[in-house]
Amino acid sequence: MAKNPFERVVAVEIPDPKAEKLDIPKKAIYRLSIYHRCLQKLLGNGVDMVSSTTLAKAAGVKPAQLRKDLAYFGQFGTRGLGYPVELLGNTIRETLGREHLQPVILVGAGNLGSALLRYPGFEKEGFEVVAAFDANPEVARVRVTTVPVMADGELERFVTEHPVKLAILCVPAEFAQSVANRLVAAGIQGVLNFSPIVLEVPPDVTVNNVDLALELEHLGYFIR
Amino acid sequence: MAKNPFERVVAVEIPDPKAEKLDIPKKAIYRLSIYHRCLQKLLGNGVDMVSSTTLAKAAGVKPAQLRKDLAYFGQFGTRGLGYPVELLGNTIRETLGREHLQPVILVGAGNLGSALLRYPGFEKEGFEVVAAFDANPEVARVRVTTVPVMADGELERFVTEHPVKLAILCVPAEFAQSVANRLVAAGIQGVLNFSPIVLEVPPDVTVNNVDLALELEHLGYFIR
DNA sequence: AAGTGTGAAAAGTTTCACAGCG
DNA sequence: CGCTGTGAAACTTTTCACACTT
Repeated sequence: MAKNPFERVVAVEIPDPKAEKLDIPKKAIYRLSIYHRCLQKLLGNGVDMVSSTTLAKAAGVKPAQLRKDLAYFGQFGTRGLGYPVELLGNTIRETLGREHLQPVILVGAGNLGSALLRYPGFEKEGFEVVAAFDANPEVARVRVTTVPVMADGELERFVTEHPVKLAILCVPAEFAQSVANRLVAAGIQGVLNFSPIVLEVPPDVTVNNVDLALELEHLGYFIR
Repeated sequence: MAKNPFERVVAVEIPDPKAEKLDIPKKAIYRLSIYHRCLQKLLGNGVDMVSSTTLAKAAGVKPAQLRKDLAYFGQFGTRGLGYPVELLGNTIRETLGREHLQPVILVGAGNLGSALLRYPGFEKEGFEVVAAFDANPEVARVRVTTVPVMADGELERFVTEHPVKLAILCVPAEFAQSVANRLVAAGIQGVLNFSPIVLEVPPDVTVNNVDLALELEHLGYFIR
């Protein structure tokens, strides 16, 4: 396994920048995104007040959990009435740092990467893939037309010159760690990693893994 | 049937007499797949004994957790020596129900679906996508050549006539629930769902959600 | 009457620390 | 001695139940 240049940094107890947020369960943050989605739908249907019971059912959680989750961030409901759909939606959007369109880059415009570039769900949730990078930009450009595809080597310059903090990483597993190192060095703060390996990054960088084969394997355990 | 979409495993909760599996933490089962992958790699390198410390580092967990995870299934190690790489790998493979190639179908061979059909990771982990289904099979066939693409309507017949228990669901959100209902009715027991909605299924069917936009949103919370 | 906000209990998961085996 | 296996402690997250507000 690749040797990690940042490994020893963790030893000292440094003031963690994400510390103020840390008493909120991580899973609650995931659920916040779901609540937001449900609220948008309700808003589209002209609903302007919703109870924890109704919203929880739409989100697939229990009412008490919904209330507790919202309580981590403040008090938004009116007793006897419920939550104001629009206001609550806005508050969640703000909490998730999604008031504005968030730029993202994608590295590795191969099979999966180019499909993700065409995936409409990212834009729908407020993200904009502003550039893609590939070792073979000419080849990749054939399948990707929506986003500029640049040579892998331009990655550092682009990240330094643009205000982008998030990257989607879809390169083959053997290159994932070294590309991740470069992304981090260039200033990327969050990586959505599709490679089936454990990425080593400094503690101030967040990695979120989507391991497709793993998810399928996991199902295998539960079927008879 | 209120269920939490973030429990990646929407698992069986009925009092099942022959369910010895149920006191194993769900997260441990995920980790089992990771351990398996690491063991395969070690095996390829000719290693035949590995300590919990070494394997845990490779898998990105703490040694004590690895030992506890393995202990849920039995005793595989030798004190003073470690774990036998090949034997442990085989045992995990069996536990995950992956001794044999597992057939899978994919429904919705659009943008994301067709990329997944070309994704090599599934086969590498012992799954075989045996057929794909789409509302527009002719259109889909243009981009999919590796797997037979059939008309959506043939789904039921195929599932009934073949021993397939797992399905990958990549249809647009508005059709996801109805397709899921048909899959369940036809006898599918596990669904890997890529639609950003909460699927309702009977308790003996397992759903595993991969919500791409959600994963990106989650990162958004942690960056400054 | 309806429905939130929340302390306290329960459930679930991880980590510790060390006894015990090869 | 080195390293597993594990009970108990620590920690995290969910669920309950009800006081309290509109």
